Amino acid sequence: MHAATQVLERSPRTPAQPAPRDPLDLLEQFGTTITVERDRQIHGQGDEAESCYRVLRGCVRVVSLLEDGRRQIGEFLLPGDLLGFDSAGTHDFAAEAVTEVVLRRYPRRMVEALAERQLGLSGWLRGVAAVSLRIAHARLLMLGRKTASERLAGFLMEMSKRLVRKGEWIELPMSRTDMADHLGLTIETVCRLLAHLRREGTVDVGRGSIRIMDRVALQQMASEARH
Amino acid sequence: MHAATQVLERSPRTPAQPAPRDPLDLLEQFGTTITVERDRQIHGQGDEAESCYRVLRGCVRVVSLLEDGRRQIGEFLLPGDLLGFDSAGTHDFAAEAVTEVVLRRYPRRMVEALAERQLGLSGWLRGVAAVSLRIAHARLLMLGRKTASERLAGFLMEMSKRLVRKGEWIELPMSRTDMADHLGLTIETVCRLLAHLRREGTVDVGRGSIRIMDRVALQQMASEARH
DNA sequence: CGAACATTTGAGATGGTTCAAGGGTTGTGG
DNA sequence: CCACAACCCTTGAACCATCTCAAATGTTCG
Repeated sequence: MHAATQVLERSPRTPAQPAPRDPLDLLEQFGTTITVERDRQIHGQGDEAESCYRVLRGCVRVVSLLEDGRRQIGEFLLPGDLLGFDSAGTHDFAAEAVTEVVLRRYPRRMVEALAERQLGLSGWLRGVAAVSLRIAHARLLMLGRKTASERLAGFLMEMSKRLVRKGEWIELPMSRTDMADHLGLTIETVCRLLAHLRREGTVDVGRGSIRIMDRVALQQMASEARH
Repeated sequence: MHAATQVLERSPRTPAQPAPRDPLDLLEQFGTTITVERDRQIHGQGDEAESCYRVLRGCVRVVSLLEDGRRQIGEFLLPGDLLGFDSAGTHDFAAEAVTEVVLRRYPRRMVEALAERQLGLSGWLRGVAAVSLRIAHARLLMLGRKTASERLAGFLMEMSKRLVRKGEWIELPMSRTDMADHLGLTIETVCRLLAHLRREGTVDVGRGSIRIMDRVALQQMASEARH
């Protein structure tokens, strides 16, 4: 039994499943492309699930809210990521555009209808859900048991893998507040930790972007056995 | 857009899905019944997913581990709950028996094979995964944004719904350590909060079981808008 | 009975929050 | 093009919810 590795593979590649993207191609003819402005809602918490989406450009945040305004961002979705394919009848969280976002939208009715006929699609959808679940469990471990610096370091490592880089600089699309609400911290803590990382020479922090200077140190910080 | 409700429905009832239990009956002929002793492992983290299970009796914990021993219990499974139906090729967490457990085991190979033929089963499996995902998101909100007393109160409310009650007493099958590792707290904090609830007259705490004296107060504590 | 282990309680330490203030950046209207 | 407002980000200082360390009590079981 080895310990939890932070390998958050997004592409649903289950041994039993057929070629990953084929099923989406099936749906493609029913898709429409839409653009959502920055900070606009894509769907609300509790909304009837009428559409599924694939992110083409930009960044989406998946948000749960408490009555008093406390907020948890379960996921950031980036180009290639899927939204709503794994939900039941209603969305149990909201989805909002972090940046201006371009989405491919598929009617849920159509997804369901096709899934009931096409052998491959239903299995592929299961794979999608399984991947989401795996990621969610990694987040549970982070929120339940990791320290603030482990969370931030892990987040930066993850983003450096998922985001397209412009040279060495990684453009983080989300605000400090978003990062904090994703990591279960306050904005001040995120700022201070970033400042600390910069002083240590581990990362370089610029306007809305960072550059990882010492990947080894950052990786170590992300999974340190009690600092 | 209403705020997150803590409705953690377990039974996978998606509008589009057929009768809930039919698909499992299909599998029933391939199932075997096994017993796992208290604290024995059902499967390890990273293990090849060879079987799926349904809990018949007892309580199972789903565990993620960090190298240094920090532990997160993602879920407690009770009779009727399913395990492993929503995983990909490998389990990304371990499953262990909290009490002596009786399980119905289904070979994964068979589940996959049937899912590729039977229309209903695959959709049902998607529903199972969707429910797990909904629950996981509620947990993310809890771990990321709720206070210790909100977590404990919410946990007790949940258990009072899920566990079969003997009169007014609810028999909690798990240890304080397990509760702590589920709620992202320390065992001492859990103890102190329970003691506090007892002093307040909100719950009665007995040997391995509790009795909710003031359900309204507990519910309020579970979802309080800043104490 | 005694050992091992789980739970409870206390006292002190601290990681992260809260409150507060200052600096930067962006957009807008004059 | 400047001035101003709004907003984000950063930093400081004090606070406190929860953790850590420690010890007492209770429970289980050979």
